[in-house]
Amino acid sequence: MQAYNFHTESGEPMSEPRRSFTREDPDSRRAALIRATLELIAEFGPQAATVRAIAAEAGLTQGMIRHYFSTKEELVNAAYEAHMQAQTEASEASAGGAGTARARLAHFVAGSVTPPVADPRAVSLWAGFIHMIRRDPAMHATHRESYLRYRDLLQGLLSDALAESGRPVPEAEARRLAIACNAVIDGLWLEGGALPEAFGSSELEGIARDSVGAILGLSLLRDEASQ
Amino acid sequence: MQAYNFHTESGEPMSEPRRSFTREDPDSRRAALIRATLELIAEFGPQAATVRAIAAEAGLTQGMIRHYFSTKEELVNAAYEAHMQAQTEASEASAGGAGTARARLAHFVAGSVTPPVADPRAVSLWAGFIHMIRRDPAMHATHRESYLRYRDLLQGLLSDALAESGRPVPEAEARRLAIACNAVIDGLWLEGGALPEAFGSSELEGIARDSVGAILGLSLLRDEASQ
DNA sequence: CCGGTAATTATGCAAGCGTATAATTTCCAC
DNA sequence: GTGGAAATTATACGCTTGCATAATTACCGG
Repeated sequence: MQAYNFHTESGEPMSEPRRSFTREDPDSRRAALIRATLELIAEFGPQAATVRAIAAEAGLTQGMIRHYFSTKEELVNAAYEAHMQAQTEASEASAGGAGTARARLAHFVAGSVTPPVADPRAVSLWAGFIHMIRRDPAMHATHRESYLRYRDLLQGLLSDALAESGRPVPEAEARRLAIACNAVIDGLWLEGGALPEAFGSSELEGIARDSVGAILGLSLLRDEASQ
Repeated sequence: MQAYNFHTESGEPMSEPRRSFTREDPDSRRAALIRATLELIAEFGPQAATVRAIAAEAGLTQGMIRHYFSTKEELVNAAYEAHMQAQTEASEASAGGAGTARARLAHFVAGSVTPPVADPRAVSLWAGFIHMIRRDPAMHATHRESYLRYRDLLQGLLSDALAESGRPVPEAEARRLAIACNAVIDGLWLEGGALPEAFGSSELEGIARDSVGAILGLSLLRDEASQ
């Protein structure tokens, strides 16, 4: 390291100009720090997300972390919140297409077990936050809210799809089905992320479609999923 | 801390006897260190598993880690291997009962989504190892082997259960079904561990039974699972 | 164009980290 | 009993960590 510590040939330290900088708006600085934090946690784990590493990854100096966040923990919390919000928005966009409820469900399921949602980085990132989620009440609440929102989305989709095919289900049953379908999706997401080389490229997508279909008693067709 | 640093009333350090000890056999010492390592990673994450914390949790001094393992990393690897081996043995014991294949399958599935297999500690422990699994080839190999062994066990059980009910399936199809059932189980394991308060006490067990049943086209009865 | 203010960089600090080594204690062979 | 080897404790070292503060630079309003 020490990319900015120049020395003379004799080894003596040489006075060296400070790195130049430009002032940027606070939001983009915060975003850069959050992005760097998520990148490091996903790729190398929470241990690697030190203030110095985060600053380097963001192309800044470590003082910026304390300038924009009162503590490193606060930055990590902000990063978690930003990540969960992005995920939720992506899910809702993925569920919001046109077509029959069955087609929207198929599309939603397929999107949840293929990149970029399902990939080793995403699983690693999730795992990196688990311990903090268990201990920090605020992070636990964010996690809970995000999970339930995703599951409710799924429950709405499958309720509509079942009603559409003439087999409406009461809400309690829809809840159970949503938990089950969510489990299939999460399980495939997990396995694809933790052991990607063990599966063919679109194998998990097909298995997800068939399994959710079997649980619901619907057939989710391939071409419906990919539209 | 400093439980063994006595001082006089005036605050001066007082020469103090070393803590007494007994010599124990190397295996039990190694086991104690491994147990302490797993406990800390599960409960507080890898960051909390420092040599000092591990030694304290094991009731030893930190020199023992270097005495029984050449490095802390080696201890962590040994702990991971020991954990995975224990899990594999538990799975195989759970699958090895008597009765029809369908009953054994039901029992196996139920055991995988209820404590002690499914609980927040287990999920945390798994999450704590993920990043090392991704980067350390030896740990990756252990993970892969353990996962495939579990899945093969499940595949054997469901193959037998299907054959038993007059609907044998080719191996390629059995593999797909095993991946799917494994996903349901893992997903419920994950959700139950990450958000335990969101589910009723035996709710996940029932959902697992019904979902695996739906995927396989078998009905797995409650009393079959609990025998 | 220039002075002031806030953003940014650079440096310092105490605490904790993993590892190395010295000092002490246990316990078995004889 | 009593050495003596090995297990165990205690301490020290260099490095990294998160956080604090001092020094510098960019940019805006006049």
